[in-house]
Amino acid sequence: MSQRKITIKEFAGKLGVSTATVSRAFNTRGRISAKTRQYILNKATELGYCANVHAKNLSRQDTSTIGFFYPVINSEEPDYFIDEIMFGLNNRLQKVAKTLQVNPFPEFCSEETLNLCRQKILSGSTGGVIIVAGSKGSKVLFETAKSAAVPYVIIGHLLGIENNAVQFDNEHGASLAGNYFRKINRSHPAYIGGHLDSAKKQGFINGLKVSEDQIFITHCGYGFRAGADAFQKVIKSMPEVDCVLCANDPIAMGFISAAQAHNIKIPEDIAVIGFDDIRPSRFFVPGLSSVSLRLSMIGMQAVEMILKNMNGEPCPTQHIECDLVLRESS
Amino acid sequence: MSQRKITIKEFAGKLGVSTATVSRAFNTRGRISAKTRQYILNKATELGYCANVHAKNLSRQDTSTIGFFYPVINSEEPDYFIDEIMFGLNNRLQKVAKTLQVNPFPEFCSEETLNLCRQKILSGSTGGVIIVAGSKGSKVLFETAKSAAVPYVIIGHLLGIENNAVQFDNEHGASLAGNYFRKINRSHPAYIGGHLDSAKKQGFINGLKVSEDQIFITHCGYGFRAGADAFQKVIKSMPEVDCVLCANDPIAMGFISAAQAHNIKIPEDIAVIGFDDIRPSRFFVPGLSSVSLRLSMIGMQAVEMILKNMNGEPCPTQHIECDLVLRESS
DNA sequence: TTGTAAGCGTTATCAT
DNA sequence: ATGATAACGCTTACAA
Repeated sequence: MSQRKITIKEFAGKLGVSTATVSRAFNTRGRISAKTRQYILNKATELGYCANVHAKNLSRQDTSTIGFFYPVINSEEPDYFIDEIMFGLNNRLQKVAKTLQVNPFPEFCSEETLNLCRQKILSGSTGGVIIVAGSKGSKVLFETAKSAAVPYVIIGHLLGIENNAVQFDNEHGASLAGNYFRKINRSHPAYIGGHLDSAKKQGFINGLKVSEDQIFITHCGYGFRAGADAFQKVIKSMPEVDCVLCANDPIAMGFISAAQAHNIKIPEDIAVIGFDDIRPSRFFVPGLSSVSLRLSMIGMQAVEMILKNMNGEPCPTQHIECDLVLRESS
Repeated sequence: MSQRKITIKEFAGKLGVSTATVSRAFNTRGRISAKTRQYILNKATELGYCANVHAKNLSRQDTSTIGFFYPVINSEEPDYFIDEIMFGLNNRLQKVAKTLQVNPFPEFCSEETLNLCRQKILSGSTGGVIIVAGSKGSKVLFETAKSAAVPYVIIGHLLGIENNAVQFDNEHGASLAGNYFRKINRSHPAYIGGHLDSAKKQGFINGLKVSEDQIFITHCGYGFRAGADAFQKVIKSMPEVDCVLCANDPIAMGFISAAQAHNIKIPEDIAVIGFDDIRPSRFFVPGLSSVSLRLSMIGMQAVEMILKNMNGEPCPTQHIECDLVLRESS
């Protein structure tokens, strides 16, 4: 492994001071004269001394890394939902000099994989964890964090959680979309879900003010390809379809892509609305209408909460407003 | 902070064995009877014992986390180039039970921010680092890693690096695009760069077989918006433009989006080619032609190399082939 | 203000 | 196969 670095003992020895003094120079805590501190700091950069982080963490019983756990729902391509959240996470984290440890786990993962994640939570490698809801694993990790008293924040909905979450109202967002379709007199709706996420479907139905059997529903997984495939299904089962809500933006893009290849006009023939409003949506052609979740803000909120939580302050659940961003696709 | 967990000492005490035995049960290394190991493992899950990672790392002088350092070149939105690489990184890393620590740093960042990154490298928090080239900071971090003998791998080109890198030939990729435009008889080319990346520009010129003054060149930063803005510039300065190469895909998408809003037909009026071939490109409408870099494969390669490197094996630089993926936009 | 020394929770080297 | 015990490199009472 890497060449052994200079330790505090060796470093202190060279300077003719004690290790305690060196430590004080680097930590605001202890008292130390400005002069010696400056001297030590200078020498440190000169000799390349840098405290070993493991020793430090062990001694302090603390760490400045935050764990980020999320289910991987599409093994083909990056998850833009997650990436947008992570973008917010990193932005905020940098300002407080904390660093992110990322821990993806397959949506349907083995007990073993999950255990690895649990270890990471239990082993003290992180001072707090941020967990994205949406799979069985998320629940398990939430429970480990909770029972081990590791500070945690959940992004999304999880059964039996009341505090420490930042949530968004998918049902409401979807109802906005249904509402809109109803107002522009579209009457042959389809819903393309990723998995069984009843909230979006239900919201859509509510907004549409139709009964469930008047709407074509299919669940096809997430991602561009899923959206393209879903188009085939929809057009076959319900050729008269004139509006569709997709469970996320990549699905919508894939759908539109396939539809246009079939000479179907968007939005004239079919109006489509996506979900999440990831960045590319506004530059898609046609501009993709989408239920905006302000994902990077969610990430920043999550950091805000975990910091509080690590600080022992109470963390009531935050509810993020979501709204419908209308662009050309609808 | 989190409620103190059970330590090896306490745990061993309860079982009536020594700490050494407990340690052996969890580590393949030492000899131990299958029976006691099983007993200890069972009791561990029962009592919730889990080794403290800091103590472990300190004792072992080792860690299983890999640092990932990259410059943030667009503060508005996630960087899909990076995300795609990270996707590959995570995929490969999971199979070897290593975890990723992500460390974004602003492209033009303060000495202070950079120092924080250097600390992370020097403090032993990572067993190896993967650094994305592309900014001054990258160079600095590369040098710290090298001089501290921390295993490293560079993604991209860095002055004075010979080994330990996974590189892609931007110049060649761009020349492919130029080549193609020449073959389809486009004669009013524009190049939209992010920053001054002379390789792509030069390659484009070479492929086009024109001199630099016959091509409109603008550098506008990365991202969708930059691409849309660049369109305005290009169309104003060179209304006869009929083909353009963009330094990355989001720029190209933004460009196309703006162009179509101006009733310009893609590819009839202007053929456009992007760079990187991120996932969304193939579902963009029109399908975006792009110089493919196989980013997630690059990520996987980088992991492969860092593992070797950490293992003391030599790591000759890998060159990733790039090729032109033609879709509807050109 | 500075030094001494006792932890922090493991692993690993000796013995046994 | 198992048990003592000395590291690992730092922080932090406590003493000086």
